[in-house]
Amino acid sequence: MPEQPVRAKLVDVAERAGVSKATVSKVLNGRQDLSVRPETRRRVHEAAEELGYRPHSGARALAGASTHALALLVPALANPTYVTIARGAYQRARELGYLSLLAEDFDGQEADESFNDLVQDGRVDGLLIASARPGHPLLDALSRSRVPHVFLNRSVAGSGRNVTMDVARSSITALDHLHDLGHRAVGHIAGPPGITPSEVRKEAFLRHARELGLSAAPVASGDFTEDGGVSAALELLRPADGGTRPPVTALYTSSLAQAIGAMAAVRDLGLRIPEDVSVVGNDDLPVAGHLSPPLTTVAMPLYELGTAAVEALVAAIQGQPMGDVVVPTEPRLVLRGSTAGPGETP
Amino acid sequence: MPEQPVRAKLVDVAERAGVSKATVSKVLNGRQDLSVRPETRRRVHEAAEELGYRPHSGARALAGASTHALALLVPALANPTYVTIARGAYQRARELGYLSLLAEDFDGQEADESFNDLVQDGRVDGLLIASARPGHPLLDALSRSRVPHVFLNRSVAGSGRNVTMDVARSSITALDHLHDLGHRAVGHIAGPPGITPSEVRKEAFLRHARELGLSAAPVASGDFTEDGGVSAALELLRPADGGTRPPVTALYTSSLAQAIGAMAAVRDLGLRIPEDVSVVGNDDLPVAGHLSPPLTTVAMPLYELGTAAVEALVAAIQGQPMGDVVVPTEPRLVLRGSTAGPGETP
DNA sequence: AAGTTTCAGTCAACCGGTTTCCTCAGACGG
DNA sequence: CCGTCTGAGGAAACCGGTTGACTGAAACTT
Repeated sequence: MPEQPVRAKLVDVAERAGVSKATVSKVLNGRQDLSVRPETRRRVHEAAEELGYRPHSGARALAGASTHALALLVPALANPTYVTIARGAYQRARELGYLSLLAEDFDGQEADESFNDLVQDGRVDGLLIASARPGHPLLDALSRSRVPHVFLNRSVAGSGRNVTMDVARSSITALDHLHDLGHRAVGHIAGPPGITPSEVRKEAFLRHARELGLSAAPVASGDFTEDGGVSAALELLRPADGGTRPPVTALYTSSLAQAIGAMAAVRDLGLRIPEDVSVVGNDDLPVAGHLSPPLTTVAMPLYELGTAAVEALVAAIQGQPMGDVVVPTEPRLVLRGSTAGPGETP
Repeated sequence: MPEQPVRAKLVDVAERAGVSKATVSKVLNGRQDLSVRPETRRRVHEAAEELGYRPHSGARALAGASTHALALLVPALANPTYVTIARGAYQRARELGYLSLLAEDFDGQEADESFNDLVQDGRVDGLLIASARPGHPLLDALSRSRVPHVFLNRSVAGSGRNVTMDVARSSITALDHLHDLGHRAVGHIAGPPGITPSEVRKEAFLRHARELGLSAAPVASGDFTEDGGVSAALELLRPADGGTRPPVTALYTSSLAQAIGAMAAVRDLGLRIPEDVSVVGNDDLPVAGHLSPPLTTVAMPLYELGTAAVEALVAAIQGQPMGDVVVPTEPRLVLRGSTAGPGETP
């Protein structure tokens, strides 16, 4: 006898607990504008539990309350960085009673679509946006509507809704490591211009290179991809006129994918890692440990970035004033085989 | 004067078109059980267009109609394979008027949570499940509820709802390639037992190895991860008692990550790729081209898998009978530097 | 003892669509 | 000329919650 598992409705719970719909709703939502006896409260929770009651999200949304859902917009799912962020966001959202949805925003092309599908159709209460570039079409749509949102990883100047990590510190950590090993000429592979973490890393790199008195600190930009790493690395490693050895002994990249590309480029030039060129990447993900040689990285607190962003967004949804947030966890150096002193065997 | 962009409602459209809510609803949903003059139909569409009308998803869902949303459950977002599938699913869903959401299902742990959040709360009309293992808790929940769903990439025997690729063919393609190069002893790194594509690839590998008359065709299993590839590779490459050379001259792996791990293991043993050991992986994703050496792969039609699964699911939601589906696109060999004849320099 | 608070919850109107059953006008048939 | 049928569209119930206004009883004041 396959029981038809009819969804329990609010009225069913009410009936079972011997109270009215209104009471059940208020009790379950923990509203404090209602006074109930502890005994009644208990009965309600019990009834809901026994019936396996779950409110219908559509009905809730319709009744003017919230959908209890958020959406995280990322520029590229294939980038595992965002996967880690998404996990953090999902978990924290759950703990706060929200569902975090994930949407890929193919560089603006689909931003409007996603925005419409999610926000306009009333499926989510707020957005976590990791894909905002200056001039991104989404920014318009956002300012036009009044949807709560935060920017993460990218920051939008003056928005007062940026959730970021201490990206500058990651450059300092990486550079200190290379300097300690004896490197005096280090190249930086930056991300595309206009993207906050990319710019900040570059500035911090240049500033700290001056502070350390490096003899050379050239920078080349490339996409946050393997290919971007390849071309930037080739640019940085090209010997000066008449020279035969590359002008730097180490490379520090803004993303993990760039580091992978850079390593490939180094090898293509017939150079060895780390004997001829050391490489340090950003973002510590499993693949870093399986490269050849294993890649030294700066581990960024990606998971925490996700959780912090959700906390900020939920606070905003609940009407609290927003401000920029910086994740307190510091970047941490993960030492592997891709770095050694110049000319040294590891 | 910042205009408050009040969401246009059904009744607004009705008013503007000079008809009733009911008519608008029927016209916009393209119901054929209603007869309207072309002229009226035009006016309705025009009014909706001008007001930028978008139905409130919650209200629709509540009124008994569909939510026009699907969810894709994947076991590991970090695996870029699923990203490609997800893109295919998203695009096709959009074309069919649906929104495809993405949820990670950490190997069953969160399956119930996701299921509840998405299905029980009435947020989606159906599920695309790429994470079903035998005994997966989700399978229970599915059979208890009556939610339309399809399985993709994994198949559940006898469900009649499996959407798959020609996985057996991928083994044949890879093996033919290695055989053509002159390899007579090839090892296969399979995925975990119990997972369909893993089993099918293994069976096809063994069968075709017999057909080709290979002298050795050992198999080792490992997770679909880099680590899984490492340990399986070490197992396959261990020289026989008293021997000094590995017993195989080529490795064929069930996933891309395994191939990356296998390559690392080969190098750790002091062997060269492809001179000493050739490696072929499955699933052609950008990273494959940036490994050292670039990895020869069998490109599986992942995007098409996503689109086909959505088509099947939407058909099911609309009440059409379901059946297993195999994506017609054949696996395709992508030749790169990780394969050569045994002992040959590429 | 009568009036005023406070407590503990209830009533009923909404939210924005969908759907079923009607109605009304004109065409058609006899 | 009257009844019926058909095409075109409308009225209202309903989906399952939420919410602010309201009520009845008990407790507290003066």
